[in-house]
Amino acid sequence: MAQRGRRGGGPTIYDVARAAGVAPSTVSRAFSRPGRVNAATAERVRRVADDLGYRANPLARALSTARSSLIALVVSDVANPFYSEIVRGAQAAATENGYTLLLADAQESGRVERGALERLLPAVDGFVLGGSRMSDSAIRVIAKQKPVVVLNRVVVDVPSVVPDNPGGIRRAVEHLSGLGHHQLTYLAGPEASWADGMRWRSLQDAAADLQLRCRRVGPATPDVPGGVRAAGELSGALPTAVVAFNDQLAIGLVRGLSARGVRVPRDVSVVGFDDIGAAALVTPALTTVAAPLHTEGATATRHLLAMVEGVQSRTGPPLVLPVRLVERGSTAQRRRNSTSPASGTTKVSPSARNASTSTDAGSR
Amino acid sequence: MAQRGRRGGGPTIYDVARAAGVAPSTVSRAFSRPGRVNAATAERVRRVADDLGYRANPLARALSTARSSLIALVVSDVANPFYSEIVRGAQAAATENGYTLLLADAQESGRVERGALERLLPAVDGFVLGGSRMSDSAIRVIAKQKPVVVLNRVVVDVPSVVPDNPGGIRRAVEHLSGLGHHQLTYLAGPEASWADGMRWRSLQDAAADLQLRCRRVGPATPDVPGGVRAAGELSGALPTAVVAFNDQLAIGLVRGLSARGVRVPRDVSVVGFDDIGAAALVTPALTTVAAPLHTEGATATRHLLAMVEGVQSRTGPPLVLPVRLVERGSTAQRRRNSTSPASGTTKVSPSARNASTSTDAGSR
DNA sequence: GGGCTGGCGGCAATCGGTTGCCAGCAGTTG
DNA sequence: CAACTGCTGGCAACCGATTGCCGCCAGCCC
Repeated sequence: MAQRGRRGGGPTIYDVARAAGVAPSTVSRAFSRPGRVNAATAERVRRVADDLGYRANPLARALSTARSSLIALVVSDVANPFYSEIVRGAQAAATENGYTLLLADAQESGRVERGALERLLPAVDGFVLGGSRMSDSAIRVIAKQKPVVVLNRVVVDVPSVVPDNPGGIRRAVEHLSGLGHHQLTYLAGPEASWADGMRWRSLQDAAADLQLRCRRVGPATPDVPGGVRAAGELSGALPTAVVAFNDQLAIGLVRGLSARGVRVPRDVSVVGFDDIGAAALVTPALTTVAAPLHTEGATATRHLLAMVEGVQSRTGPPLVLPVRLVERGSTAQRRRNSTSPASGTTKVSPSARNASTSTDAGSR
Repeated sequence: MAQRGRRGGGPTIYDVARAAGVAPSTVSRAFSRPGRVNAATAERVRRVADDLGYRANPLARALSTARSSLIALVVSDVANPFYSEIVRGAQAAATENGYTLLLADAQESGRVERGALERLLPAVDGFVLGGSRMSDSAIRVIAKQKPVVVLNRVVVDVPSVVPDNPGGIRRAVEHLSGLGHHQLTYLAGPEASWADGMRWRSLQDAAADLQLRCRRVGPATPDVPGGVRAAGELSGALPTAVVAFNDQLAIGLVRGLSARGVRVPRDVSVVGFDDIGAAALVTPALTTVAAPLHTEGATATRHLLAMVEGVQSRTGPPLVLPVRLVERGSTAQRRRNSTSPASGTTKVSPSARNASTSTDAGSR
């Protein structure tokens, strides 16, 4: 267990230099400036270094170059499966470029997040903020000091990467409309969430275009229990189709509904968002808008690295990543709602408006 | 976007020293050796530092103290939900002690893991190895250079933290035995897994004690698809009760079985291990041995920090953490197997047993 | 042969803290 | 009053790399 050497580390460039009979600067250059030293010398140095098991101390290097080759990915909750693939993507992009990814957990708290950021600030080359709980201005403060890319959110003047929320929602709405639903309920996530606002607005737009009506319930905490609770809220006036802010909420909703004897998708169709791993595992498997989680993480990271390496920091428009709808078992053809007698009403009764659109809906 | 100052960082102790009219060493001591400087001076320094927004550069500190206050948690796959709670626990224990947790992904490869370890070695104060894919001796090599704690595995001469595998398995076996099952099938995980060997051995022991017979199938890759495939393997000679190496495998098995028309728990009872979040979400909800994932992460981390701070590195026996059985919907009273005519072959005539306990089943 | 050029290696400063050692000073004691 | 002690603050040497600048030497040209 004895740590080798007086201090923590192994041999230094000084040890290598002595053993190779050269100056420390030569050793340094043999590694960092390949062409700068004579090939033969470099080779000898490298061999000696190898023998000694020399490994450059990244801390020392960071101190003099002001580059640590460390970047931090800050997520609102490490245990949230939503981040799993994002982390993987970021990890991959980081290592592929010779950087080490440091993962920090904000524990769903802006305060904690801020603390972590401050602590990390001098030690990393930049940040990817996934689902930040901080205010736009707080984010900009950080972005003034180190390169920052935000994920799943748009902050003015800070580069961001987001999934195509409007497109995804539209796809979901079209799908439900195609199944004969003409009223949609949106189960909202946290009010503070940028994505939630975006999705609700997109849902309204898409619904309007397709002449569907929509309402909104919530907000709910965006996890499974939150969805279960929401089932209670809904059971008063049962909708035929629900689009949930995210998959956890959708999964919880399905469970809550089932517990109340409501069958999914027979009585209610449910669509989630994100396509986390569990979405395919639950019963019925969840129809959901698949966000390219892995790609999001990788893209944001590559973007960050470009900022870290290039000096320029052009802040273009947000990078929007395409999504697709994954149709699984939680959505189905609308049946007349058990609560309403629902004889051949669709066209005529509630309003002329309904009538005019049901043909639309039917045609696709 | 302009990074303040010539270099990445903000003000240094030198700036603070000048502004406060003291020497840099005094500034340093005002922070790190509270009693060492006059209280009034310290206060003044601290105020000036505050005004300037001074923040100690952890890299510089690390360089001279050979302590980075960074510890790494290396997991075999960041996206594996098994690690979610472990990471959280570790994160909590680390921050609570003023350390920063760095999470590294081994991508299921001993080679990648080794690479990450080597790269991190000079930069961190120690490692927690969760589910290492490396050999015992490779781990010992690392442990010679920096403090290491291994999780879910026992390596001679290296401190380790493990769940009570034998206890958990015994609890599961007793549960199944109590439900009338008298033959158990163990669905094995990776052969290289220490935990897998442990669990299989424990199963044999427990089965022997309770006079049950047991067999083993697999190995399977310990994920959901692996479990689905295993269902095919099993369907030839359908068992009445299966204990899977972990929850993912169990979940996959249930899905695979269902796809083949086998009903769980009516035809086959399935027990998992770990109690990952998804275990409660699937249908039927999974009966499983709940490992104290959060506590494991926290305990291992605290253990590591003790090693980092205290000089001594006594390697006691592995730390074993208690587990408990969570009974959910995937296990039930044994019924006569549909493949066997099942007249009164076994001890009591299954029907009689069924009758006696079906009240039990009904009650939950 | 003198002067120039280019290649190569070394010196020493620097990054931002930490810390051993010393010096000044006040207060105490004999 | 001299000597001693304890409290404070400063000086300067690190930690382990990187890098600007300089000097040496060989080769080349005129």
